[in-house]
Amino acid sequence: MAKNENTNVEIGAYIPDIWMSLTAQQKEFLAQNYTIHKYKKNETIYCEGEKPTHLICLLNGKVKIYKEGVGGRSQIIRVIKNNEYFGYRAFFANEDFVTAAAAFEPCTACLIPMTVILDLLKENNELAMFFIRQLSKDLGVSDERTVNLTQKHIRGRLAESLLFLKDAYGLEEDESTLSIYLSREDLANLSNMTTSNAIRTLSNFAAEKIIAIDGRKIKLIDIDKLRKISKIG
Amino acid sequence: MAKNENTNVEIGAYIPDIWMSLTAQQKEFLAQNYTIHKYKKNETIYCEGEKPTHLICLLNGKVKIYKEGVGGRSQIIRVIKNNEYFGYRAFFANEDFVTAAAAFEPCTACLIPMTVILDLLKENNELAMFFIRQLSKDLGVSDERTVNLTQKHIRGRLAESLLFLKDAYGLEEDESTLSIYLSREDLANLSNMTTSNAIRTLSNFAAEKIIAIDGRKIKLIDIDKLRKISKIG
DNA sequence: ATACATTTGTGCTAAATAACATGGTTTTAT
DNA sequence: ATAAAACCATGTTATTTAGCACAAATGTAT
Repeated sequence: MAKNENTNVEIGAYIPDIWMSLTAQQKEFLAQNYTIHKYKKNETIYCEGEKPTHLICLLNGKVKIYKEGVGGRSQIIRVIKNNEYFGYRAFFANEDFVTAAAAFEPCTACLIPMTVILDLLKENNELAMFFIRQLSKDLGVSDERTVNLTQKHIRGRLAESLLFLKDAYGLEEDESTLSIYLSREDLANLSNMTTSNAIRTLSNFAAEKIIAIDGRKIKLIDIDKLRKISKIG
Repeated sequence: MAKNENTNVEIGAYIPDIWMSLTAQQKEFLAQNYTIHKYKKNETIYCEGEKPTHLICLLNGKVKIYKEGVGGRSQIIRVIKNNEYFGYRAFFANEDFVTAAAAFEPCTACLIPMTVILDLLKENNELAMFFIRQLSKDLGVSDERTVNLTQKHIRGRLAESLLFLKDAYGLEEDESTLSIYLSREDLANLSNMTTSNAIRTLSNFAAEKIIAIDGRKIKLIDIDKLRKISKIG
């Protein structure tokens, strides 16, 4: 945990959404109170049931927010990419974490104590609006996801997930390969199905030339078809 | 739509959470800008795709927030009771409504233009914190619900819904009858199952003496058992 | 390099749930 | 009061999906 090795300019580049809204004095305050943390691949960042203490801004890497469900099955609730924030919801709701977070790949994150954020919120409305906007967007996504996961059939759910990953992490330079390589199990946990069914359905999509698979590398060939499958469920 | 027929004292009693945080001047501003609206039983309050314009505070009655899913099936996302607020998420996220709202029973609501709320938010941090807290709680509930609806089996989902309704609307004077009378279809839409299965499972619960049913009136007899069924899924 | 663990792929079976059909009951509208 | 509509109940069948078993491939540690 390296504290304050960075200049304010660097911090500002790391967390622009929050930094922008602050006064010079507030920036100084924040600069005295953040820490940088690194997480290894697959490392747990926080667990269900723990007390939330920090706002976490992901500087680098990819993170999954998930929930352990019935019978050890886990459900990926949302994913985080660089320059996105997480870990704060439970604190604001005055709850323990109801989800867990883990690193898909090696990550660097900036941690800010929630008490510091609370202090800043008292005097900075623009920052408050940032959180209101963010929570509102996340709630919309969560509501959307509830219906998608419950009402669509397997093919629809998997198609949905592939498009979801494309939106979240984008594509590689070839404009068609997903920029994230997930295990079949993670893909299943994202799509609310068993690993077997994720594998099977993925193979079917490949056989239908909707995608191409090479190990964990997934190439989206016919995105319109994916949208159609996702839409009809 | 009756505008400003009420004194400020009455308004304060209607919407205490927001009113409390305001200065005298802000109260005056709000008093000039709210309207009271009545909705009939089953009347739609807003539809998916419409533009959000007002913060709605339910003064009286019960409301469902739902989403039309695949093949005409609808999913109840959350429910609102008196003194709760809704209709604002989409505005803050700068989206059209992704859900619809309708009255379970006759309702009275206080509508405040979101532009007015935005103005108040600029100068009132306590109000901003109110929305942050509210959205954070709702997001937690939504995440919880996603897993419950996707991973639990029919009995677990229905048990969950009955407990959910108890938490949301409470019980009648007898301390065991749910204070809301839903159609089997609404109950099914709340629990992510077909109407037939809601009816069947409800009958099973009654046969097992976990609940008693008299038309739409549902008496929770063995709440511990319901909790257990909900927990094991 | 070799053994060991993890992940991926495939087929089969069983369980859960939706879909459909039909009839009775209650509510609503005229 | 009566007809029509909506709702509730139950049985049967079909579909979807989970669960399991096992083999092949890949990754990992010594």
